Amino acid sequence: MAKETLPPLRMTRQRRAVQEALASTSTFCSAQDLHASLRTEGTTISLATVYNQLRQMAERHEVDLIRTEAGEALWRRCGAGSHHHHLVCRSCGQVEELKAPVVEQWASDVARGSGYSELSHSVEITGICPRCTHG
Amino acid sequence: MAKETLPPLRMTRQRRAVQEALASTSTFCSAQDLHASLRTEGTTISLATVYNQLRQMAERHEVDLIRTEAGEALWRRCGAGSHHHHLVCRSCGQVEELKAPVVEQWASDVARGSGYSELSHSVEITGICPRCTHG
DNA sequence: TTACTTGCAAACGGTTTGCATCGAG
DNA sequence: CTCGATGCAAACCGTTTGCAAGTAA
Repeated sequence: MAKETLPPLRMTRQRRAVQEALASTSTFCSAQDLHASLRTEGTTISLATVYNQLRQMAERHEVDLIRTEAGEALWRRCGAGSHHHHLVCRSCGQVEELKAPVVEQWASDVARGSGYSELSHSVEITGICPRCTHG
Repeated sequence: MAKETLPPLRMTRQRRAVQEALASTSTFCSAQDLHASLRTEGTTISLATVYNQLRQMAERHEVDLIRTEAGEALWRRCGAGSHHHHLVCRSCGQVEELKAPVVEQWASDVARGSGYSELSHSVEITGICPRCTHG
């Protein structure tokens, strides 16, 4: 398996700001939201740079990427290096990471039975979290 | 549960063409691809109309909608009215519908344990199909 | 005849890029 | 000093919309 070589990264003020913003929350947010909140808290950074950073971090698997129904990209720091899935609140964006050995087992059964190669799977559960339901 | 009332539809030449194109293939394709192949086979139809039809059909659950990694929407006729998931070839777009009672069970366990309401889930497996692997 | 549908082109919204400038190493 | 990173604005690209003309019912 060819391992892709990624170019070195320079630690800029902007890069650090994006990392800290992502580290400080556990919810998925869009590049635009992230940009807006960075500006609000006084960081000067361009939208293009936010996108650049997120793309780089995604390549390095430092962030998770999901897509809204509308096709918008949402990012979130990757909780663990390990494989997991998400339970996302459609109302507030709160996320819980899920371990699902049963699903992994099923996916690998499908892999074995299908003749497909290079399989990967994505599993997302969305709903309305208790707080939003009762709020 | 409020049931949405959908307006009546008129059967136009263009609508029939889209339906037939979708009926004739089992692979996911983009609105643009669909438009291109309709034009190629001589049907005069605008891209806007293709999008309109696909949106209406999606509202009526007559087509499945998935998103590529790039955020592009892909549609496919809905095999059964029943709930199912997909095994999609990343190379040729060929699709197999999967039944996964184990996964349904897991999802409903998560639902019960999480306190979330209105849960829905999506499960997609992607890979390279045997033909593309050996081709 | 009525009002839904079409088709064009323009608008839209998220994302990417070209390029001059900045700044980490 | 060098070369990657930044920021602006313009480009991109998939998708939606406004509106005049067409057409199913």
